[in-house]
Amino acid sequence: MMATVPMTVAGLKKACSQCNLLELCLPFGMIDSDIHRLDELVGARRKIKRHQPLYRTGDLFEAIYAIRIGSFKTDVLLEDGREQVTGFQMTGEILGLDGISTELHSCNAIALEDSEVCVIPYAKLEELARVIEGLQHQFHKVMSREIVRDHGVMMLLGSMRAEERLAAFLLNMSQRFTARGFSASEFHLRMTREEIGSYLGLKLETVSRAFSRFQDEGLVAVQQKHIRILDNSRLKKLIQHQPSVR
Amino acid sequence: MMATVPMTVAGLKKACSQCNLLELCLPFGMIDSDIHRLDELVGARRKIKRHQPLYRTGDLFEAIYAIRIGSFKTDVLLEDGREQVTGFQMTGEILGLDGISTELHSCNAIALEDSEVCVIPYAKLEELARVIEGLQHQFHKVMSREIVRDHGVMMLLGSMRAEERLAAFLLNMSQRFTARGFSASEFHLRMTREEIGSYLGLKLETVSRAFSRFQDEGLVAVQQKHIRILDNSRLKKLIQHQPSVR
DNA sequence: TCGCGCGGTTGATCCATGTCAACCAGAGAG
DNA sequence: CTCTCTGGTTGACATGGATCAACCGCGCGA
Repeated sequence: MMATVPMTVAGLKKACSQCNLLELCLPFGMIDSDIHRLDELVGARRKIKRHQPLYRTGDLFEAIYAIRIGSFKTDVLLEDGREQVTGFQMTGEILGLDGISTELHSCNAIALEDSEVCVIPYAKLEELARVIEGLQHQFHKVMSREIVRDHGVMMLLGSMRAEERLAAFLLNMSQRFTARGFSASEFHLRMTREEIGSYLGLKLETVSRAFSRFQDEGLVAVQQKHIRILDNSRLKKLIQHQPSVR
Repeated sequence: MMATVPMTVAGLKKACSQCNLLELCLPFGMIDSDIHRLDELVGARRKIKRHQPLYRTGDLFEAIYAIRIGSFKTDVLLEDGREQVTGFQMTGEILGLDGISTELHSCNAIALEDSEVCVIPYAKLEELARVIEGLQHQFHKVMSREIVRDHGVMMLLGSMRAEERLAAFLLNMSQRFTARGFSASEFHLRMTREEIGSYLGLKLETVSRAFSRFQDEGLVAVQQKHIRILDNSRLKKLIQHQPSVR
C-alpha cells in the first residue's frame, strides 16, 4: 500500500492546463500560454484516505498542495490535548502555506474524506514565479487571501455569539459550494459537530443546539450532515445585527 | 500639514542597508550585495501621528509598509460597530499584506503612538522579488509567518480561557520586545485595556481583572500600562495546563 | 439480519465571563 | 493649581455557553 502515487510524466504534463479547477486554483487569472508552462510545476499527485494526514506539525516543508478531489481540515494541537481547527479546505484551495516560514509545517492537514492533491514542490514554484509574472502575483494573492480569511475567523471567534458564528459558517460554506458549481442552498458537510465546534470556538453540544434552533426558526433544514438553507437573508441578518440593543 | 513626508533621493538611497532593523525586517537573511539593491525599493517614508490611520478598510492597495518607529494595531469593523483587533505590530514588522488579495485593504491600520513607516511600493517589490531570490524568499516567509501567527490567535480565541489568553499575550509581547533589544521582563504597553480585550476576545473589565489576579498571585507587577514580569515560568505554565482535570 | 458503536440530540445544572455601575488616578488644558 | 476627561479598577449581578448525563438512530461489520 503506497500512500503516495506518483503519476507518469505523460499524465502530468497536462496537469494544470486541463484541470477543471483552473478557475479556483493557483493558475486563476493567468494567461493561457503561461498556464501551459505551469504544467511542469505539479510534481505528482497524492491520494489521501479519510482521516489520514497530508502532513503533520513538525513535518519538513517541501511542497504546497492544491486539492483536486475531496476536502481537508487543518488544526493545531496544544500539549494538553486541546485542538483548534484553523480551517476547512475544499477543491482548488491551497494547503501548506504555513510551512514556508520555518521550513516545518506548523499544523496538521487531515483529509475529511478520501481525497487527492496535486503536489507543488515549493522550490520549483519559487523558481517559476520568478519568470512567470502572473504566477507570482496569483501566488501572493492566495497567501494574502488566507490572511484575510484568518482575520475573518478572528472576528468570528472574538466578537460573535454562538448563533452568529454558525450562521457565518453556513453562509461561508454555501458560498464556497456555489463557487464550485454546487447548490448554494443544499449541501453535505464533511466534518463532525465537534470539528465545527472546534473551528467556531464552541462545544459540539452548542453547535448541535444552534442547529436545532435554526431548524425550529425555519432558517435551515438539518438532517445530520445534510443541510438545506431555507432562509438565506434571515441568516445573513443574524450575523450583523447587534444582539443587545442597550 | 502633510501626512506624507517624501524624503530626498539621497536620503533614501541607503534606506535598507543602513537601517538598524535589518535583522527583523524584510531584508533579513539576505546577502549584503542584495541588501544594497533593496535600497531602491523603499519609495518614501511616512510619519503617522498617534490614533491616525496608515490605511483604512477599502483604501486602494498600492504598497506595503515596514514600521521604522512606533507601533500599530490592525482591526476589522463590523457594520454594527463591533471591533476586532486582529494584531499589534512593532518596529520591523510589515503592514498591509491584507491588501494584496483584492487590491483593496481589508482592515484598518492605526498608529498606537507617533510612528514612522517605510513605504514599499508593491509593484516594485514584485519586480525586485523576481530578480533577487533572497527577497522573494524572505517576502514569502513574512507572509507565511503572518498566517502562522493568525493560527496562534485562533487557538487563543477558540480554546483558551481568559487568564491563559492574557498570559499568552504578555509572553508574546515580552518575546517581541526581547527580539528588539529591550527588556524581556519590563515594558510599556502602547494599547488600552479595551484594545487588548478586543484582540483577546474579552471585555476590558475581564482584562483588568486578570491583570489584578496576576498581580495578586505575584506573577507580574502592573501599573497601568507599565508591566513587569516577575514569574515568567509560572506564566508559561498557565498557558498549557488544562484547567479542568476531568 | 442483527447488534454495536459513533455521532448527534436534548435536558439540567454550573460557572466564566459579560454587563452595569460606581469610583479612582493620572495626564493634559486652561 | 485645579478641572476635566479618558482609561483603569472593582463590585454586584445576569447570562450564554460549558459541563455532565442520558438517550437516540444511522451505518457498518459480523
